[in-house]
Amino acid sequence: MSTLPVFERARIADGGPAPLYLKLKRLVIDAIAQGTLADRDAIPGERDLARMLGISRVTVRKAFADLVADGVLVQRRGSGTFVAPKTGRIQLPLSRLTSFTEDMRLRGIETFSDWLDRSVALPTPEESLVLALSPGDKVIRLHRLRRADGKPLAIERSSIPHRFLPDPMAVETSLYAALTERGLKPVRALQRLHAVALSKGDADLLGLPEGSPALFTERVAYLTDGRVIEFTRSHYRGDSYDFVAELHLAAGS
Amino acid sequence: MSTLPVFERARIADGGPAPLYLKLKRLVIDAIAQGTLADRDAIPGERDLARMLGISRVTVRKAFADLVADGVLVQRRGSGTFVAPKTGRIQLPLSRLTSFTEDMRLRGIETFSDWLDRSVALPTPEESLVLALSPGDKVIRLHRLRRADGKPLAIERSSIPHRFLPDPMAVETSLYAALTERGLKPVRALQRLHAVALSKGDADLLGLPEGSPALFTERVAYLTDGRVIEFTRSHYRGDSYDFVAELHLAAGS
DNA sequence: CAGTGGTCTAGACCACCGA
DNA sequence: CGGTGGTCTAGACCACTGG
Repeated sequence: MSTLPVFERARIADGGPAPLYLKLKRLVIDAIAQGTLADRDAIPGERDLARMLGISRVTVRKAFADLVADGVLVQRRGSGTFVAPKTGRIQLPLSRLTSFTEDMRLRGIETFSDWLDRSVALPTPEESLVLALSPGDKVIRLHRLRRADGKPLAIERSSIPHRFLPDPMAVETSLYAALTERGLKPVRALQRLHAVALSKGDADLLGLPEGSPALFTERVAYLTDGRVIEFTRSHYRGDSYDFVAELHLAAGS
Repeated sequence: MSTLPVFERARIADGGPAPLYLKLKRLVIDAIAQGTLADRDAIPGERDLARMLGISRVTVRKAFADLVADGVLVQRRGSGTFVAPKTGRIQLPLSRLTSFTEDMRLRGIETFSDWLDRSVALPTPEESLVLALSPGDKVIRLHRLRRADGKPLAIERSSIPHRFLPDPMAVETSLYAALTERGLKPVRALQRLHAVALSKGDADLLGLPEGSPALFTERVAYLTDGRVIEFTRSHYRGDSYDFVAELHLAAGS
């Protein structure tokens, strides 16, 4: 077994207080991102790694279990642990769902936004709950009508805790760009989606008859520390928008 | 702490050779399916449970970790472990490739199928294209009405190359089970979904008015060697289904 | 405050794989 | 055969939640 500077004791001992298995996960992900570890590369055995890093094997296994669940590593009993081969497309962390902007840009379609609301407001009970607001906290509302080729495609209603983004007018086109400038990058999100019939008001905005089918999505985005940064509800025209997802076989069960 | 016959030592000691944490998972899932455990019910503490079952706390935690990942349980630090509340809609994971039947069972929902079509047929041009069929190849059609609690939930139309599954009658309840028996396990799939208004025929099958909103999905599943094994189009009732996705943002961008 | 889940340790035995 | 991952144990300390 070689020294493998990637997995030196120091790389995990310092760096502030954080669970060891999370530090190890980050170590592996960064090494892959930087090319130090390539596709199908072998990772040292769990016992070796534990010894090298000065932690217990159980902790190594916990980190590896997460990384396998995320599709970053693959494990073969009796053989070893390896960097998962890429399936053709970029998929650094994993399971990505294409977003409005990305998807449209991919198709070479230029998109525009009309602001329906861009204000500071008192939160609704739902916003308070989802954004984990304290009493008295305010929210920023960013409601937009998304258009492409002059045709309305979607209504997007985002709420952000006021303390994260004091001025709603700071958001010009991309909410995520505005957040990133402030060092508030969402790293994880949960999205729920289902089909609904459009209300009269939303149907008018999208230029459709009342009751037309639409894809309704609710997304909650989180920062690295687990705080909720964004709550967005969107209505996509059923006839104009496709969501695409890549599914992987569940590893554990 | 009460005795809770659900979690008696005997329930996990016998029952053949299998990992203890898998036995415990099954125990919890079955209890929810049978109504012994209901929504939001508290599960005994990890230490209590370990003592009651005569296993270690780490093993209990491993089982619980899986169940939390599957959305069956929720855990709150300092508070306890609880049966995940049902959200009114059935939640389907968008990033994991799962069997409908198994996924519903995991949530304690018993499902039934009415066959609409189960035959060998000549492929449509679309089927030929998607399944990469050679001229003369036939397909198996498996069209089903999915029901739960007597209520129609979804229409599912699967096409499988005839050479993979000679006899359509071999599929009793789970298509994936039938495929797996033949060593044909899908490992990856691409799924497209959008909102549609139901046609008269489909609306009738689902017991809804014509034009009701539904989630339409098209899924193409692949074997490890990249061959297409399955092409499935489904219509899910808009009022009964949530698709849930966990999104990760690329580290670089 | 007592009880909870979250993390971590240092062992152990097993089934499997490849040389 | 030795090395691998897969499972399991019996402890321990921490941060958090609730009454």
